[in-house]
Amino acid sequence: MAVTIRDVARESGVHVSTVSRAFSAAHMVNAVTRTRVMAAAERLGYRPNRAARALSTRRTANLGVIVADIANPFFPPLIKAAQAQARERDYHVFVADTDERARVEEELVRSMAKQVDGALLVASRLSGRVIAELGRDVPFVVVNRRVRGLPCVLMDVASGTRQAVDHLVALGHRDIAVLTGPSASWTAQRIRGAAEEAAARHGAGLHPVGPNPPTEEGGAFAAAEVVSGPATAVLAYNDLVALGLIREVEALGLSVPGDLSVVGVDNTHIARHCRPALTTVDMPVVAAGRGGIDLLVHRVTTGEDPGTVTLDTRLVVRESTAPPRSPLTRP
Amino acid sequence: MAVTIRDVARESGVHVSTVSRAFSAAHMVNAVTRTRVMAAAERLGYRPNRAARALSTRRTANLGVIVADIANPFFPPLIKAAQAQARERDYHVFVADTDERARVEEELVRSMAKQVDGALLVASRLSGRVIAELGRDVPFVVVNRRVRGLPCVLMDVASGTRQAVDHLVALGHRDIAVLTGPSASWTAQRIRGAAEEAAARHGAGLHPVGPNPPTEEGGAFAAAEVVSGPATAVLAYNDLVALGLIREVEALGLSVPGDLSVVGVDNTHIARHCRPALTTVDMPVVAAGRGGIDLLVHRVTTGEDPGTVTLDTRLVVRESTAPPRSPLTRP
DNA sequence: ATGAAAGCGCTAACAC
DNA sequence: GTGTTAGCGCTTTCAT
Repeated sequence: MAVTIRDVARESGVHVSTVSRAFSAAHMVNAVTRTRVMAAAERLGYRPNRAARALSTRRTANLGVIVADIANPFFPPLIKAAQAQARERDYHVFVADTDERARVEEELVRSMAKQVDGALLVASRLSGRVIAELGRDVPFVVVNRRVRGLPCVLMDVASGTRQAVDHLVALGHRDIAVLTGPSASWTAQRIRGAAEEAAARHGAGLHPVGPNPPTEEGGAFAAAEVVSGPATAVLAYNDLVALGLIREVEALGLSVPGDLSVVGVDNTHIARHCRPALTTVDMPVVAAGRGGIDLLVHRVTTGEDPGTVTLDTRLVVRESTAPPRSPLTRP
Repeated sequence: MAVTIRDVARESGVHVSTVSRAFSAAHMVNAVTRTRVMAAAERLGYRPNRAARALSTRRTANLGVIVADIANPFFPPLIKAAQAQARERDYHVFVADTDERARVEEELVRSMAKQVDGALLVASRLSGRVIAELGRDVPFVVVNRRVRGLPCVLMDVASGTRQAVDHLVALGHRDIAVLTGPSASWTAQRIRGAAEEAAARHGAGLHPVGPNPPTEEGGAFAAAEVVSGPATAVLAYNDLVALGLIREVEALGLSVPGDLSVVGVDNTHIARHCRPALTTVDMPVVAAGRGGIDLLVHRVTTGEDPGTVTLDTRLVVRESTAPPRSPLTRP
C-alpha cells in the first residue's frame, strides 16, 4: 500500500489538511510546520497521488496529444515540440496513436477525456461533427484541420503546393499527377485543391490518382497508374508516398527525375536522406507543436477560445525534380 | 459539470450502486434494469470517469511506455507494436519522451506512477539503483537493459555485432573503429563488448571513439577522429550515428564504402533509404514491443515476475560495406 | 495558522 | 437483484 497524506499527517503530528496545504499552497502554512511536514514526507517517501488530486480539483495537469501514426516521420518532431512546450508550462503529455482509424481515434479521445485537461488532435480523421461533439467532453485544439468553433493550428500547405506546381511548370512540365491522400484528411483536400487551381492558372493538366493510404505501399500502388498516364511529374500526398512511388517507378525501369519528377510533402528527415533526395513542401511542425500547446494551455486555463493560427509552408528543391525528357529522346 | 453516475441513477430510478454494476459487472444486474440504466446513461451522455474508478479499484487500465527519443526512428515501431498489443489486452497506452535526460525520465516515471498500472521502460538512461527504487512504485518491464529483479526484454545486440565484425574481417578489414553511444546505454556497452571480443578473436584492431550523442550530429562529430585513425571500417552505435558519420566523411572528400566501410545498428527505415543503403544490425523491435506488453500485463495482473526474454539480432548487409581500398591505390 | 468535515465520482462489501 | 454504507487520496470550505 502506497504512503498517503494521512501517513504523513500522523508522522508529522499535524492534520491531513495541513499536509495538503504544505504541498499545494505552501504560503498558507507556517514555515516551520511546513519544514516538519516535508521532512516527514521525505522520510516516508510520500508522493502525492495525482489522480486523487485531480478528482478533487478537476485538474489533472496532463495534456493529450493524439496522432494518426507515430511511425510516420511527420509526427515525432511535432510531438517532441509539443512535449517540450508542455513541460515548460508544467503539464505532462500523454501521446496516443490512432493507427489511422477513426473508430480507434474516437475511443481513445473518450478514454483520455477524464485523464487530461485538454488534447491536441493532430491530423484528425474524424468527421467535423464528431470532433465538435467530443469537444464538449475535452477542450481541444485541432492541428492541421479547420473545425468550426474550435481553436486550430493550420499549416497552410496550399502555399507550398502552389510553389511546387509553379516549380514543375517552370521546369517545363505540362501534365502533373497528384496522389491524393486519405479522403478524410484535411491536408489532402487542401493539396489537391491548391494543385488544381495552380495547374489551371498555368493551363497545365492535373491528373488525380487515388485515394491511397498515406504510406510507402500507397505510393508504390499508385505507380502503375501514374506511368501509364500522360503525367511527367507527380505531386505526392506526403514524403512516404513519394518514396514508395519512386521505388516502384524505378522497379519498372524508369528513373527519377529523368523520366518522372516527384515532389513530396512534409520535408521529413527521409526527404533529406533518400536517393534521389526529395523535393518537398516543408511543414513547420515544430512551430505547430509548440503553438498547439500554447493555444491549448490558454484554452484550458482561461476558458477562452484562442482562435486560429496559420503557419506558412514553402517548397524545398532537391534532386527529385528536373525538366521532362524531351519527346525526341523518349524511348 | 459532467454527468455522473448519480444523474444516471436518478434518471433511471435506481441506486448508484446498480448503475455502477450495470457498467462494471453487467451480469450482476437484472437484464431489464440494466437496459433501463443503459438507456438513461445514453440519454444523458454519461461516460464513466476512469480516474474516479481508478481511485477506488486501484486499477487504471493504462500502461505507460517511456522512451528516450520519439524522433529516433528506432522507437516508433516499438511503440506502435506495444500500443497494438495493449489494445488487444484492453489497456490504453500513454507514451512519454524523456529527451535522453535521466532527470526528466525519473520525474516522468514518478508523475506517471499513479496514473498507470505499469510501465515499459525502453532503453532507460537511469542507473540500475534508481530503476529498482522506482520499481517499488510502479511495476516495470525493462526493455533493452538488464536490471536485477525486474522482468526484461533484451535484444541480444551482441550476436548481431559479432556478425558485423565477422563480415568486416571477411571483407579484409584489420582495423575497426567503434563509435560508442551514450555511456548510460546498456546496448552501447554490449555493442562495444561484443565488438572487442570479436575483433580480438580475429586478431583485428578495435578503436573506440566517443562517447557521443546517439544522433546524426554525434556521428558527424566523430568523423574527424575516425578518418585520422587507422580504421578502414566503422561500427556505429546506431543508424542515425552511422548516417551522420557518412555525411561528414563524404564532406571531407572521402567515399563510403570506397574509403571507409560503415555498419549501423537498429535497421531503422533510414538504413533502407539512405545513400549508400546501410549495412546494419537488425533489431526485433516489433517483437520487443509486443513481448514487453505481454510481460507487463502478466506482471500487473498476476503479480508474478515473468522473468527475462531474449530476442536475437542479425546483420543485414547492404551497400555501406566493401573491401578496404588496397594500400597501393590509396591517395 | 491549523483542525474538522464534506465531497470529488466511483466501487465494494454487506445487508435485505 | 438491489439498496446501504464506507471508503479510495486528496482538496477545500468553514470554524476556531
